Order: sequence, then structure tokens, then C-alpha cells
Amino acid sequence: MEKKYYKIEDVSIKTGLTKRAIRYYEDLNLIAPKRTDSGYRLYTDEDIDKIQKIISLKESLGFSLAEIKAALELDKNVKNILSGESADITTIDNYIDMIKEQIKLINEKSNKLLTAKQRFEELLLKLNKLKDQFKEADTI
Amino acid sequence: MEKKYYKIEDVSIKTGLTKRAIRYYEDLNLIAPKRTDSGYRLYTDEDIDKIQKIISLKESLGFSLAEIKAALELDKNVKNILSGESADITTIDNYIDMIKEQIKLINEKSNKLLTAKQRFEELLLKLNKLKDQFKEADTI
DNA sequence: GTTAACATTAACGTCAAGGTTAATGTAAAA
DNA sequence: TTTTACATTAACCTTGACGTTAATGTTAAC
Repeated sequence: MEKKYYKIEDVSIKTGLTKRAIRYYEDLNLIAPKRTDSGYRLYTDEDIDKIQKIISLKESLGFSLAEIKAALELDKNVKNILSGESADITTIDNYIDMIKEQIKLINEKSNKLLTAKQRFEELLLKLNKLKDQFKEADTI
Repeated sequence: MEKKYYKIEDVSIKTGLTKRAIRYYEDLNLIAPKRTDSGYRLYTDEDIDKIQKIISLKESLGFSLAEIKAALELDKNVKNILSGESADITTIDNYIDMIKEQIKLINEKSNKLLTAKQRFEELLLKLNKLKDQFKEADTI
């Protein structure tokens, strides 16, 4: 099957990022699209997936682009090892520790999110009660 | 009971923020400490709690300081209403909608965090299996 | 009473993450 | 074939969130 290629404007529409932002991510070596002979950028579906992943990490985790780069590289290195690339046990242990660290970070954020959510839900509950009182008063 | 007051350096130590950042938050009207006659800032425990809340919102939700200000004001307005401040039903409905919006946002972030976490946990599992294979090979 | 360790404001600097503009090249459509 | 709608790089601009420095005031310790 032939690979489909997208030009930057399509990618911009698909992802919601501006063209400037997409080029900027390339400057930071977060993505590396192919080029036509005349220099136009050509993006595959995998490139677009990666951009979506970047957006998700940015928005949900509040990661900086530098942190995202590190996380993506960790992911890639681990996948290379899993698909057969040679590695010694020390390296593997290192990656295990790094992944555990990421998971720990995510758990901390999750807990904080949960706390914030609960505070808002309490307020919501109380406001709804207040509203009910209003309605009762109207019908008396 | 007498209220205890802290000077900016103590607050800096307690919160981990720099004095510059603490003053900056005041510029943005996120906090409003009292002052001594000579102009020194005086922070109460409640001020410090609020700063901790700001830090938490910043780090977990990735909120900007402007967004944090809006969230804190929403929280304060709702609490004022709940403690007796007069309000009509339209206002209450408005606040209910705003809180629901916040909760929705938080849920979206939670889901993304969960996805990211699962991806890392999968990698961790696979890496641990690989490590076990290494150990078996050693003992043969 | 003076020195050290705090505090203040004001102003300029910095860094990340893009926005914007300019000058120019390429591809597709009329 | 010449617009029109794309694309490119380069360079400077902007905004948020502070850092840093300077000039100066205050308080506590000696």
C-alpha cells in the first residue's frame, strides 16, 4: 500500500495547530517530515499521530516541549530495545527507573486533579441545593 | 486567638516559590497580603494556603495564572453566595454551568493522563519481562 | 550607632512558545 | 500563461512568568 502524504496546511487543519507551531516543533527535532524535491514538507499518518501525542502531552500533563521530547525519546529507545536492539541489563534497569519516575509523576498529577475535581463537585452539589430552595420559595 | 503573620522570606521557604514569584502573583491580584506601616508584606496562614492552591493548580492542571485567577474567583463567588450573599437564579445557573465546565475540563485531562499512564505501564511490563529473560540466560 | 540581614519599588533582561511580516519559490486552475 | 493559492526561510515581535540588578528603606543584633 502506498503511503499517503499530507502537506503542512492539511496537517494544520487535522491537528488544530498553526503552521508556525508545526514548523517550530520541527526546529526542536520533535518531528522530522520528509521533503519534496522542491523542499515542501510531507507528513505521513504516523507523523500526524506523533503530533497528536505531543498535543495531548502538552495539554494534559502541562509538559514543556523539552520534556515531551525527552519522554518521546524514552518511549522510542524502549521500543527499539523491545524490538531486538541489543542492550545490557544496566541500560534496561535505567529505562525501568525512568519509566517508573514518569508513572509516579502522572500519579501525583492525577491525585491533584482528583482533589480539584472533588472541590468543584462539592460546590456544585451545594449550589444545586440552593437552587432547589429557590424553586420551592417560588411555588409557595 | 492572635493571627500569625509571616514575612515574604518565610513564605518563600514554606512554599518553595521565589520572593519574586510571590510578589508577581500579587501584581496579578492573585493574593493580597496585609502590610506593616513601613510597607512590609504580611502573610497569614490562609494566604499561604491560597498560594499552595495556586501552585497545585499550576502544576497539575497546567493552568495559566490568568486561568487560575478565574477559577479562584469563581470559587470565591460561589462561596459568598453559599454563605448568604444575595443572588438571583440566573446567576446561580451561570455559576453551575461554569463549574460543570471546569469539571468537564478536569475529566478530559484525567482521561489523557490515564492513557499516558497506561502506555508507560505497558512498556514497563514488557521491559520487566525482557529483564527476566536476561536473568534466565545468566543462570544457564 | 553602625552593620548585617532583611524589606521595598522600578526597570531592564530572559526564556519558551509561538505570531507576524517580508521576500521569494512552486503548483494548480482559469 | 498568468493569477491564485499554496509553500519556503529569515528575521524580528510578543506574551507570560518570572530572574536580576540597582537604588534605597527598615529592623535586629552586636
